[in-house]
Amino acid sequence: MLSTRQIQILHAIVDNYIRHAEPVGSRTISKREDVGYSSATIRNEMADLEELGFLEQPHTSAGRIPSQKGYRYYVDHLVQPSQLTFGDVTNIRKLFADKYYAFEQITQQTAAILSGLTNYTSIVLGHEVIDARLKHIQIIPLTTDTAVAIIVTNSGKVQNKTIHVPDGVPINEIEKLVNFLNSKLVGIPLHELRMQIQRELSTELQKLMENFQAAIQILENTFTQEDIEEKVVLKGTTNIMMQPEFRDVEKVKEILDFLEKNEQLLKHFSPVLPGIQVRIGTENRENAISNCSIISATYHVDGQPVGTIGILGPTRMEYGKVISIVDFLAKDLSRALEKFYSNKV
Amino acid sequence: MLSTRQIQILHAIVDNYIRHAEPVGSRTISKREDVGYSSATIRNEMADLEELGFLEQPHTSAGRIPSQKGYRYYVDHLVQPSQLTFGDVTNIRKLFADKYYAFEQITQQTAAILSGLTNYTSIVLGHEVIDARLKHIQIIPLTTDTAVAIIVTNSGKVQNKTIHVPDGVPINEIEKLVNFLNSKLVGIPLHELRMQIQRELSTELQKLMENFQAAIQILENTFTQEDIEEKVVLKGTTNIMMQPEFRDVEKVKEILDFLEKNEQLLKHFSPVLPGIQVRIGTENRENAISNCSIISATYHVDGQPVGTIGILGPTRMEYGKVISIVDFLAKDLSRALEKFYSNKV
DNA sequence: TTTTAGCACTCAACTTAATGGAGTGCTAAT
DNA sequence: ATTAGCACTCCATTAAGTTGAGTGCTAAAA
Repeated sequence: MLSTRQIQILHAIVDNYIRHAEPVGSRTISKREDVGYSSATIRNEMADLEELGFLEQPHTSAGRIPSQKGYRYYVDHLVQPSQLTFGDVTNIRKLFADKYYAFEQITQQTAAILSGLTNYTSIVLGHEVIDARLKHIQIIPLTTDTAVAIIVTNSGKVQNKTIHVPDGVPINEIEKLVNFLNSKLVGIPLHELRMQIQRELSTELQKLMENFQAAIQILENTFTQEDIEEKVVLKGTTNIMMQPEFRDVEKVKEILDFLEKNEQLLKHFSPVLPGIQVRIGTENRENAISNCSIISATYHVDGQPVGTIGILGPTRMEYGKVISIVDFLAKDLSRALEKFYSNKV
Repeated sequence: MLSTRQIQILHAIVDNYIRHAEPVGSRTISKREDVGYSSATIRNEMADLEELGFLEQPHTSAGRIPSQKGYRYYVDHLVQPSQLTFGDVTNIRKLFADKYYAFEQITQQTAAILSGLTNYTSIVLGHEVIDARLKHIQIIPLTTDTAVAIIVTNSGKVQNKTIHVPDGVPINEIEKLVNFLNSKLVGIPLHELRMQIQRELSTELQKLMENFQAAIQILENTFTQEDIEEKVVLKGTTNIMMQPEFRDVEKVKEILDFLEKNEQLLKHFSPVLPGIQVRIGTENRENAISNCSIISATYHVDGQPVGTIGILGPTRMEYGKVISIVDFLAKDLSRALEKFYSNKV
């Protein structure tokens, strides 16, 4: 479709704009060593590229900037992942060397180093629960009508919730319930817990317990979906303000507000696709970040995707650098978790 | 010290500046119904007030704005807490009506309504552990060398940590340890746990267990102070951007960066003083928020302060309104928690 | 002695005009 | 097919002028 020369020029323009954040003129391109054409020739090609939708002009007498389509072409065909520096690699390796972190510390640290290396906003979504299985369940009475339910998974995650105990359920009934649950439910994937309880256990439970209805209600309250939902870790949210195109408080506020209600973020990452994902501008289907790009990758344990790490930055992002960092970090994080969860020393 | 008229004028200037965010001129004051003096008289008084340090002048031909000292005088002597609207009160009451929230939900909700009502940034510091006592402790082995330690307090808070089990400690030793701990430590205030273990239990433990040294190490790891530290909830962090004096991205970034590393916040609230605290500008001893004020109050359970709620906004803050909201909310939150934790229905 | 009218002065903010320069599109020559 | 050349456009910057809100000071009035 595009001629070799057009590709070369598009490449040069995008690179230059990413670097300097200013519209690129024909003379700038012409002066580059690797381009042997006069500015007039470049101008003609630029006009064509604009007509094809790869470039835009802020105003008539300005240079060109890449359009969203231009960035997309750049990401799909032109960008080459940059080599991480030796320093970066050792920093990351050092981070994952210690195997005694709690899981939450790992996500925090990962987010921190991710935003530190890129100077953009980092996003780390914790464990998807796809493969987490029940290790232990415990219900601890607090008062006559409240209790804490605690669920421990095989990956060491602990979730807890304060629940209401209906009137007239004595403590020994609760103990019975817990013992029963532990004997029957250990090893079940978390997301099947609720169904399992409803489908298979209710008849058995009914035999076992006197006030069956109340017990079921406790369980229902305990395993509502929202509690199984994962945490979002953000670091470097203010980094976007260092970008010249975000000198405007209004634009920044929109983005930060979007990040603050982070349930929204989850849905943007919900289709867990393999490999590096790059979503540019309006591809994010979210007005607040229509001038931003998101680069993300999933991390794995046992070949199963268990979470996502990603970067939010301006569409004028250093794609090459960020892609390699996200890729590298996702893989190293997977390796670290693999070790973290393995039974071996 | 100040004459009645000076006080009246200072009051008028601060009120006006808080409302309109613009330097206040002598004519503006003179035109107010409740002031019967000409602009020239006001001017003379304003010059005196400036000399005394209560007012400042951005430049020679501008009106006056309150200095930090001016705000301090205003807060100490002039401001009158404004009445909450009926709507605000019902909103708050509705929020606390439901008694089955988990504690973390309550803090989240409180922060949300606090920033919603004020349009500033809200800060809610969770439970201080002063009066939290151990209700239950549990150590659940995950693999051969890791386990999850779970601590439940009498207030229903659950803390957990993945810990490393030293080589050669068999499972039944751990079970022994847990049983022993539960029998000995329940009812101890959390912040004394560590000391208690070191001081009184070690001899008994030694008798009980074979590899005593390893067990102690597990406990040491489990009860490090940082894990007992409290969570910080922030809402409406971007609200500061709606203030005209914070149109500048640089200033905003400084503040948000300060908020992002929220360990710092804790230390600003550490002296738990009774009543409403107002810290203006540099009184916060923190460069990043030297143009901000913090209004805070502690909330209580059983007369014990257990946490803090507060508001961060510009020094040009609606003190009257915010003080009443913070005060009201702290008291209502205390009441709600009292109910939440009480044994009665 | 206190208050105020009056006036000269200051200074930021806004308006307008002029200038420079980076960049374009088009055409004609190579 | 390429490029030199030129007229044109439009933003950015600077300079100068204008406005107006507000001050400080002084002298007159209360």
